[in-house]
Amino acid sequence: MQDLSTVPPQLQSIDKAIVDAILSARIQPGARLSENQLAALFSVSRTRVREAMMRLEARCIVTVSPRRGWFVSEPSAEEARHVYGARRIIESGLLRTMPCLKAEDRQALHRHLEDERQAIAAADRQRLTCLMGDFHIRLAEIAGNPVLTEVLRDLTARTILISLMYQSVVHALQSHDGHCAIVAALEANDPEAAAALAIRHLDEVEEGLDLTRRPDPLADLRRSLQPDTEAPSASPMLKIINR
Amino acid sequence: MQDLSTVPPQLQSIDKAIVDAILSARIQPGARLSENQLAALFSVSRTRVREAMMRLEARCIVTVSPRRGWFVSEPSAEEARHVYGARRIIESGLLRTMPCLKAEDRQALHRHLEDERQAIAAADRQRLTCLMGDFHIRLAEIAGNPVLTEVLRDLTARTILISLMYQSVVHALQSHDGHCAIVAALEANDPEAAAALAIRHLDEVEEGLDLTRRPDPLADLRRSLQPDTEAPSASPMLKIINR
DNA sequence: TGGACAAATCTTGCATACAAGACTGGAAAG
DNA sequence: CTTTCCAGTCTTGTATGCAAGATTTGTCCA
Repeated sequence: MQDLSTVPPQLQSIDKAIVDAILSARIQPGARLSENQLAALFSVSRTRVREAMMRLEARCIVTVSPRRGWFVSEPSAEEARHVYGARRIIESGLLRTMPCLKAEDRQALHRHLEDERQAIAAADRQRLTCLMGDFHIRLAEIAGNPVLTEVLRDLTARTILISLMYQSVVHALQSHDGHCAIVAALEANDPEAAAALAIRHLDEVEEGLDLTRRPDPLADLRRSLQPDTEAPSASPMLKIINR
Repeated sequence: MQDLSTVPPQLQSIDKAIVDAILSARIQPGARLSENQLAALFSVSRTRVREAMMRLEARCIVTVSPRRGWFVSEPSAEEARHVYGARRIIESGLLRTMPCLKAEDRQALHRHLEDERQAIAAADRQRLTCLMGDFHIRLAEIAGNPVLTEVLRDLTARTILISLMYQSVVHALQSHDGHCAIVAALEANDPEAAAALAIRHLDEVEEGLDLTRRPDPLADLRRSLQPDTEAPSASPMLKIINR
């Protein structure tokens, strides 16, 4: 099991902890989610863990292999395409019908873009992953439709899993530029352009995937055995900022 | 508890049985879903019933009132607006990007429209409700994105609950005409028109709602005490076919 | 007659126990 | 040395038991 131990105390719901761990890429697709370990970690019985798993399963975030265990979903290449297709439709539709940006929304978006810049500068990979997904959720929130926001939240989680599976390097600057362009279009009060930019942005991200890549069943082991080039003090983010 | 006893034997999963009951309007919003009764009905323990409830709760189809019980969701007026808003975005987006209709798809759609006509003629209300929702799910299936299909399936279930709460009469013919128009536009290979028609269709349905209506807490009792004007041999469908 | 209180009964919340399939490791046989 | 098999151990699947809050109903008192 991966790094779930950094979650706040057991006040957090189990669902949220797991989704958060995915949204910030602290947990990999295919990671095992042992009922016993989660139960111990949250100081509850397996019953509640299972209930959380059932909810997450309904959201396509975890899957169960009968009598073998629960695992963080590993979206197939086909599923990946469908997720991006769904996001294109939903996000472009949201932006197209987006009302005029309120002052506070504009402020919040700018603050978010600034956060992205800082995370890129600080080479804080987890935070960056989190922010990159959160941007789209924020847009949905501003659009003011909680139903679609909820849908997008799940799709974002799945997107992150997809990225982790099929994307060798994160083109953070490219994504950041895309976000900036969308915000600019919104501020120019041109929702049609914003929608088009969102589609292009998602296209770019999808094109950055290598959907022919077979998932590596040894990935876990490989990671564990490698001397930690992932140390935070090193400069692994050079790759990430690479565009 | 309402009419869930007509479900096929316990081979059916509990989730599916409940969703089916909603999709065909055999069960009302706000209906109580007793764990014990469901457990007895499906000859399983409460554990499995609870797991099904957890999954359905994640899909916003049932809600739990702590230590009071599980109930079929009663979407608020605000939620209703958001659901229709979400459907407008998703369905119009789907139609706009819909590929050219294959022969078998065209055939299937025509068969569906014919089914609608028959259900209207036979005044089969349950079947009609089912078909009306199913039309949109079929479109999504033809569009070929299972992710969005799944989302729409849940939204359709919620739409039916909304209709049952806020719609006094079902304008079946109007809806049927809308469906026909959408199919015609698709056959004319005009996805843009199909998308526009879908938006208008959903607008019409939403406008047919009375979102100011307060839910009647005595509805159940009222229904039970009234001498059955709802008898199948009577002609209640005259109201339904009313446009 | 009306209202307040309390016991009885219902509901879910949660933990636990046990069953059964899947995996692992080692021993035995070829 | 390789392969096969089997026991041990781990996993989830499911049922059950008990606790605690919510509701109902009956009773008593004013």
